[in-house]
Amino acid sequence: MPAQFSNRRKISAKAPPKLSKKQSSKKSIQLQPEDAQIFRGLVFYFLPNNDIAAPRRKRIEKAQEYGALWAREWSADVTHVIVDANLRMSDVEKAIGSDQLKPRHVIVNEKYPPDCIEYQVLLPTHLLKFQVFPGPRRGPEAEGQQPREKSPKAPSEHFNRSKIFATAGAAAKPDNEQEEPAVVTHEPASFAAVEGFGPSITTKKGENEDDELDRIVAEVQATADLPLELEDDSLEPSSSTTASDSEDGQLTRMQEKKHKRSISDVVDPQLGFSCMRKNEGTSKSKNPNLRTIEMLDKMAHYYDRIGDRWRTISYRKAITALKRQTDYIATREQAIGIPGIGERLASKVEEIACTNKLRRLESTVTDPNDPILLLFMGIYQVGLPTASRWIAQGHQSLEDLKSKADLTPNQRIGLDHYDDFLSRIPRSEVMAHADIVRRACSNADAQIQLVVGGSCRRGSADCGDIDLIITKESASLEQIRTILVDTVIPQLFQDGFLQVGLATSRSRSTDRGSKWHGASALPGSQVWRRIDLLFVPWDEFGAALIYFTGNDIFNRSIRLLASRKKMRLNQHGLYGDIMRGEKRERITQGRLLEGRSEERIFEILGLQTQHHLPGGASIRIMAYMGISLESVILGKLVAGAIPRCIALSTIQKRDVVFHICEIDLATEAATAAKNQTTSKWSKGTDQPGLSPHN
DNA sequence: TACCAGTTCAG
DNA sequence: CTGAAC
DNA sequence: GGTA
Ligand SMILES: O=c1ccn([C@H]2C[C@H](O)[C@@H](COP(=O)(O)OP(=O)(O)OP(=O)(O)O)O2)c(=O)[nH]1
Ligand SMILES: [Mg+2]
Repeated sequence: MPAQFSNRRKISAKAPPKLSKKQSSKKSIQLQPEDAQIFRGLVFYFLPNNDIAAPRRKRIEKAQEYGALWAREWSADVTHVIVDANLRMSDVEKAIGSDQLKPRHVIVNEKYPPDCIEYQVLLPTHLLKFQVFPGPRRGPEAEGQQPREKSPKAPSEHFNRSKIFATAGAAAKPDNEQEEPAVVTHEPASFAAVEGFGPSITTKKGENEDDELDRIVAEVQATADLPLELEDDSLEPSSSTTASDSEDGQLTRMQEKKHKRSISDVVDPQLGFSCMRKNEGTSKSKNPNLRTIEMLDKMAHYYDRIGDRWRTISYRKAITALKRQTDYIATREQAIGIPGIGERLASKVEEIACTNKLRRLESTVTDPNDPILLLFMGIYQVGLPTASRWIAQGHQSLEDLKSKADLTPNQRIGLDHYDDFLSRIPRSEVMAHADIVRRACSNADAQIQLVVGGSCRRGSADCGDIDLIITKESASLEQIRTILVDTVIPQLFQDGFLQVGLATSRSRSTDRGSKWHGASALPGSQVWRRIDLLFVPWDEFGAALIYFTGNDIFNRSIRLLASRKKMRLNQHGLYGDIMRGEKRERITQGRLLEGRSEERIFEILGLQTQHHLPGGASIRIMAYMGISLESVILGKLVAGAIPRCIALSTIQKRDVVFHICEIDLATEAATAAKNQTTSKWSKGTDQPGLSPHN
């Protein structure tokens, strides 16, 4: 029955002759101009291959208009299989036959044709958005097949309970290669620090929880591939070259930092701190698995490039795990024993060890455009899809983009300030920007409080942008936003400080909006800096601090922890009674448990925030802030005035260095009560001492 | 086979 | 809704 | 991709 009205499409003469049979036309298709026929020469086989359903019929007609031939029956001429969204690879195999599917066949979902038409170009077929997923219904053959690089969602992974935690002694040893003996460079203490406190310290809560978060964080961290140390904060001028090398454009996604100073984390053995992450191959240390790591890293990069998020994460995690190995991993068995490395990766590890190459990597098209892709993705507001599209359209340089590509207003700004936005901002400059904004806020409303967030708050010596949290006691979001949007921001523009607004919530009709992103420049400077303002109602201050202090890895970790406890954590607060149904859907929105107090949120999540050290000292670890968990709020241990919002100090004990990042939360506030920091924190019940800090 | 954070803003 | 960003 |  479909037959009747199925054929509509007339094939133009120029099309490959073979396939023509199928079409007779009934309601001929209006072909687009020749040069618009991006599908010319291609033969599409739809699945289901009929035009009964109106939407599909529409897609088929459209594809034909753009030059595609519709194969009404499976034939050797088919080049593309266009699969309905609700079908999976198993259905494809069933319908066509695994033996008929060849590697040359491109199997994509229904979004492919319309997208290509929209962009007037044949898009890369491997993009994740076009992939046909292996269905939930996978038969025994499941794995085997893999027509193209289909990678769908996939199964998942879990924590790495690896040996992230090593004792101080252990940590100390491998770590020696850290040259610069004298300078104890900063080293991020890491998550483990927290765990370390456990043993010899009195903690308020059970340690299981912390341990759990540690594990989660460790996992996520690995996952994001941080070279293991996120930022090395430190104010020290040490010999390192600091930021100078930092920009190689790219980033934004997970990327490697070039210098990985290793980690040595440290802890005072006497105190029983164990520390974690041993370092791994630092720049100089020759890791026995270097070759393997390199290859896997290329694979990771490849998957990253095609947008396969989870697979990329898994590769990075495996790489991180491998870096921690002190022995050469040459066999599958050996590799599979490492958390984060499963059967498939283990096989790859073995293949690399034996043959010194990886076939899968070679089959992977090493796109010559890769450097360009990275270049484009370095533009603010340009991600993988956009960069790929531009390359597909033939653009090869930033100049091409400037003159020929169609850019959104923000992309053009990003392009015009390519270097500005990619360069790191010295901490002192971040503070200078913050001071200007703070002053403007004060002029508008003396009660407004401004806290520097982001990497600056975590103590980094240089930052990617300026993150500012703006709130006011007892104020609502509306009140705060009004002051900023109506008064402060206009004034800052007038002062010549703000240069442009990039995301200002102007699109959402009325007055919603909780953030303001733009660019600013110091007086006399030509360099534009990205500046992000977060408007926070007083009741959400604590949650906002956690969120905006980050880092991102830490946030994902703690949020994951919350969800495991049937809670939900976001920038507004911690919610309970969350019910989740099938795949991500939240059945209950939950009820607010806490939003104002940062410490209360940690507490509710079961994370200890205070630790008593022998000798009466007290230390407060905001779990996990800072360099991902490494930030610490110090009580008595560190005397002296704590700078505005953050203070860093490095305490050296014996042969280990304990890098401490003090985040002054309450302290800032409690300017007065500062002397009793310890007791202050211990209360646990108090409100966060937010401070006027000014 | 499900999960791998949760949200805001532009278009 | 997608893309990009935080 | 790994994990459960
Ligand atoms: O995917 C993300 C990205 C960021 N954030 C939070 C944590 C982060 O610390 C804060 C500010 O974001 P930004 O992108 O500025 O990161 P940063 O930590 O400040 O680092 P950088 O020095 O690159 O600015 O927003 C998230 O929760 N998720
Ligand atoms: Mg930042």
